[in-house]
Amino acid sequence: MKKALTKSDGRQDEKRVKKVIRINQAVQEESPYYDPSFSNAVITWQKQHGRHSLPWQQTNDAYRVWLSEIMLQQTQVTTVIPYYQRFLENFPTVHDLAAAPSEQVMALWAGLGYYTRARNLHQCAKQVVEKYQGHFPDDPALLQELPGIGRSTAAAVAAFSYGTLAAILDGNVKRVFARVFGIEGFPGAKPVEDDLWLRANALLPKQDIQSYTQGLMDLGATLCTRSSPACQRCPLQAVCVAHATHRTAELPVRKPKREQKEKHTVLLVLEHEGEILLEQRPDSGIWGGLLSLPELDGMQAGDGKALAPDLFQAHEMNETNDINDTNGESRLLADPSLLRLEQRVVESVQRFGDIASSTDLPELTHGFTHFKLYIRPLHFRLSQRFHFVGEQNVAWYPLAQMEQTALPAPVKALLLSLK
DNA sequence: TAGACGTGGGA
DNA sequence: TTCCCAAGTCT
Repeated sequence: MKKALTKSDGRQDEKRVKKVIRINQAVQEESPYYDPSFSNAVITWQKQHGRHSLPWQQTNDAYRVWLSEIMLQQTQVTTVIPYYQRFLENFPTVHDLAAAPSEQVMALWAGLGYYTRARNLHQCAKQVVEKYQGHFPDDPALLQELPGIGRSTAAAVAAFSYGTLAAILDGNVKRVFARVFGIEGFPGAKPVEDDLWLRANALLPKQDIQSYTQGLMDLGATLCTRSSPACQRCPLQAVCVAHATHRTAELPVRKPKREQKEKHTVLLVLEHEGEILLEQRPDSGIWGGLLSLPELDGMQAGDGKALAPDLFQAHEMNETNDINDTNGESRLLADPSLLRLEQRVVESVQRFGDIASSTDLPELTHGFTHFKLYIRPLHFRLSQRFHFVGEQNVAWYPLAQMEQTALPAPVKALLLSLK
């Protein structure tokens, strides 16, 4: 649990940290993993062949370093760049970000994924302004107290911004270490990861921490890639266990695969005079804190699939006695659970207005890391809409404004396709 | 502590 | 098409 820090704690913490760093350096040289030639090779290589013109490398500004590090968590460089630039244009300083409305922060983050990062980013900016007058601490231990900053990100921010000697352990480092040192076991497993942290600390250079840290990332991103690594150009080739034993394809050990779950959901597209009804999702769970289309909860697997394309038209027509029977109506009568589902949908829609027409849109599938989501969108045009009563988390938004709205990627794509 | 948490791109 | 996973953190 992260504790609140007071201003008066600052100086004592500073002394404590310097002491810890001195002790760590003594410990470092006693480590069986201690090897200055490792960092020398990485640093020399980085200066010659590493990346030097990424957007966040033009500065030591801790705000920019931090922003980039948060965005780069589990996210590739090419994906991050446009988001990073858009954030800086809108929020040039941490004060701007802290003062921004959360809807704007979420809207600018929409599409990047892992939305807890966006909420933590905003909270972190506020804390840095309040506790540190907008100045990020140079101590990894203090940085790690801030929301969204873990052990590795704290080290990266401290190292890049202030030259603090601290070890990172991201996916790149894990891959490089696993190969160079021939480490068996999945790097995400606790015992393996503990060992990797020991190595990361022991191998730290005493200076040039920026080039070293960037060098590890650059090695992993440009040479020591997941598939077909460029060992011929690698400065560590001579000492690399995986290369020597022809096991670069086997190391690092793959994450043990779990069976992928499937979920089904029905999303309601309610349209009235060019506006769409959107609902704020709870902070926890998938797409936390984003706006989205109202979702029917309690869906069983197969419910979405079971909704036939003409189901709603058939039901409507029957209600108004325009037609006696259709295939859809027969199906309803034959399957009471479908009828209940269909009634729930109609009741949900009628809380917000009168139905003019309905269309059953094609099912979408959206893949997540840990499950596959089947989305059945149902499109209703309303002849008139009601005033909300006790529905604080929903609002109408112009369809033309969807591009600038904090929507999950597949929902945004769906709504843009309606235009 | 293992599982939750997005998305887009490469193979 | 399908699988895998990339500059991790939080619970």
